Amino acid sequence: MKAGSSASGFPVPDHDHASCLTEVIVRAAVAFERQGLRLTDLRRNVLEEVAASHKAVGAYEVLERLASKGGKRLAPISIYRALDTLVAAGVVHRLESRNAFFACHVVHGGNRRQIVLACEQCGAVAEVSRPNVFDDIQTAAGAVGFRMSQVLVEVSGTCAACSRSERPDK
Amino acid sequence: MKAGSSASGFPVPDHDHASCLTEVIVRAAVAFERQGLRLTDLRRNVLEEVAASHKAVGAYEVLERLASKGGKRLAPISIYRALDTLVAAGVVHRLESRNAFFACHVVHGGNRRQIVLACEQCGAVAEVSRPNVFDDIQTAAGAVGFRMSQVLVEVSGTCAACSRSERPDK
DNA sequence: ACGGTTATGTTATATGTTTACATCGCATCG
DNA sequence: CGATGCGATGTAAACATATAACATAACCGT
Repeated sequence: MKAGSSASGFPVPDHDHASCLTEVIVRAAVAFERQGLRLTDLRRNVLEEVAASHKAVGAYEVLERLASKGGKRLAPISIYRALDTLVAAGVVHRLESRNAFFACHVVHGGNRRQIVLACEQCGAVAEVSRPNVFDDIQTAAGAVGFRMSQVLVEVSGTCAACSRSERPDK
Repeated sequence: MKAGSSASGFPVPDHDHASCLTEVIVRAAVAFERQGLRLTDLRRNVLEEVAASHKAVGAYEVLERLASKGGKRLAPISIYRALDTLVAAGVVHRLESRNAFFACHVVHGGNRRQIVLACEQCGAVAEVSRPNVFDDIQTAAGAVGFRMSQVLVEVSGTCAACSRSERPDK
């Protein structure tokens, strides 16, 4: 297993985020290329801010961080446009339950079928795969004649790391 | 089966909404009673607007509709407070993926474990039960040491009625 | 260099949500 | 009866999230 990866989807304690970030950018470059999109400076900057942590960040938070770095302050719409493109390219996802965005660290095929776990304590977000769940949802929808175009499975709770630090015993 | 009900969760074509609405109000009265809450005029008015259709409506839409009826325009916070209470009582749910609210037409126990289906065409929302899905999600979360507190399963797509009217053949 | 397409800038506004504090109605206690 | 307490609502303002409309600039193939 490479440094920075984790079977749980959450970063491991010693996790090498620099290489992790690099991987995200590379995957983005590939995805943009394949879809005939341009990975511009703005888009890369936004992606870097989103991927700076494994947490979900709001659009305005990205805005603030870029402003405090780049000096010039962008308009919200610029951030949203960049985010839209990143989401369309599949390298960033939106955490609907929090109106926030997080970088994708897994490779999915055409349609995304991942359970999203979001820690209420530390804000970390991870995606885990569980095809059955999506098959069952598909079946349940189909049973009432509903044609599914997009599914959202978001779980709020406490990640393993936060559970441990809450209760340092054991 | 009673008038107004449907196995699919979506209203049937001939669906008697008046009695459907009455049922919602009655369930609300019971739920409020049981929880020691007061079903005030404001709360009932808001509930009636939300339950006026089987669609998800935004807080401001409720505000507008009440304003065009009652004459006096309420402050947004009043709507939100009423909605909060209705959500807490379990008679209204929030559709996270659209920042909107919809009336509940099923009876759930303590914790809500329902798949929410939202039609992109007509805006109708339905809840369907599929306990396996939630058990599997729980398992998947547990497998990576994640303690789950809340799950969200929202499906976007096209409901049966809209599918039929799209393609009138067959 | 030209012309179409894509990306970004600029300004303004729509939509969604909350904070803080004042007031009111009502039940209960003394 | 008046005081007290509490839940509900009113009022004003701010904060947070998201998009519309239109102008300009960068890029790309020819």
